[in-house]
Amino acid sequence: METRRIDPVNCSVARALSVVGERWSLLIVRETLDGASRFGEFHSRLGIAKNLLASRLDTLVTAGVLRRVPYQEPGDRQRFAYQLTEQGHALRPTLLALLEWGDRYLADPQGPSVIVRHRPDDGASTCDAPVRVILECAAGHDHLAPEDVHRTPGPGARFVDAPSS
Amino acid sequence: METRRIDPVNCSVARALSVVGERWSLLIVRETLDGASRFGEFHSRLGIAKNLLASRLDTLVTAGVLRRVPYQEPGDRQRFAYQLTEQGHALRPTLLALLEWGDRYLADPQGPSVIVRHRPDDGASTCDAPVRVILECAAGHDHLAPEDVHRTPGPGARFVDAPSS
DNA sequence: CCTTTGAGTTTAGTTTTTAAACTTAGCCCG
DNA sequence: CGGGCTAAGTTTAAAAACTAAACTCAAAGG
Repeated sequence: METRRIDPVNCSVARALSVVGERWSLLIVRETLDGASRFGEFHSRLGIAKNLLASRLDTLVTAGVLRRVPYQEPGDRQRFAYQLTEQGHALRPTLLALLEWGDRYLADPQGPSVIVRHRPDDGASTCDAPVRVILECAAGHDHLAPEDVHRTPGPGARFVDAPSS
Repeated sequence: METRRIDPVNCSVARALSVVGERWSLLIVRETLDGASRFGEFHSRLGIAKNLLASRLDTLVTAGVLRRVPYQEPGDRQRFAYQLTEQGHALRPTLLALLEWGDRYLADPQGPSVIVRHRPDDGASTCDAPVRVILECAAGHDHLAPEDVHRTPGPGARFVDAPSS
């Protein structure tokens, strides 16, 4: 007898990782959040090889995470900067989840090196409280424990046969 | 004149990625959430090369994400299975954030292949509502937009000098 | 004893990543 | 005009990571 499982290849996690699952992609995105936008900034901050950086930036632009925008410093020729798109900003929860995990389990003895705070870009709010990622269900339950969420097949699920073992 | 930035190398995101930032690590963790625990299950589900799988499992066990537990099928010798530790379960928000991102921007036309639902392990609850990752600050504001959170130096921050540009 | 089986290990070939040297395009200065 | 300067790449060669296939190993069963 056989049972059927969700095909592990047809999965948004796998597709997401095919874009941002390489060693440097998420670090490039993180640096844009700290103000980096130019080729040389990414290169010097991260220490990534230049050809690989060029290739990764291309990948991220093609995937829609970054946007390549021309800029011109006075007295210099036109160059290109790389900015987060809305799709790129949407990676922030992923980065914050990784940050929290790293802070909790791979902590620097001095404490976290970065604290993410609630601070609207308009500057109007004074709330500076630290921000966390939490799990919330559509019925309104929040702060769910990781063990209380389960993966179920969705409309796009493919199945593969597997020995019931 | 120079300005100072948070050292991008001394960062929990970078440390987290050094454990789970390789191509297969998060996929291995994901498979454990779908019930995989044995070497051959990871191998056949993911198609990862066996030597690399052995090496990744070692890395994840050493890092504390997986636990190696002996088991014995009747009429077979003792073997080892790999189970998530509490630290491994704590990666679930990261995986869910990636899943949501992939669903939103790299969607299968048929819809998501996986839906994560609120279902306590004790089976007592009937809540099956879909679960999402949201950002919440310590002051109680939730559903924060990605643009309204800012990275600030924490107690463990190191700084590097950078040209003010 | 001989075969089977799951869980690896070894080995050889391919791909990815690194590091360093090189190229390119425009501005500036003489 | 010509030569130097700079940021942003590209090229190249060597190192590291990954793949696939063959091999090993330890008990179990015939």
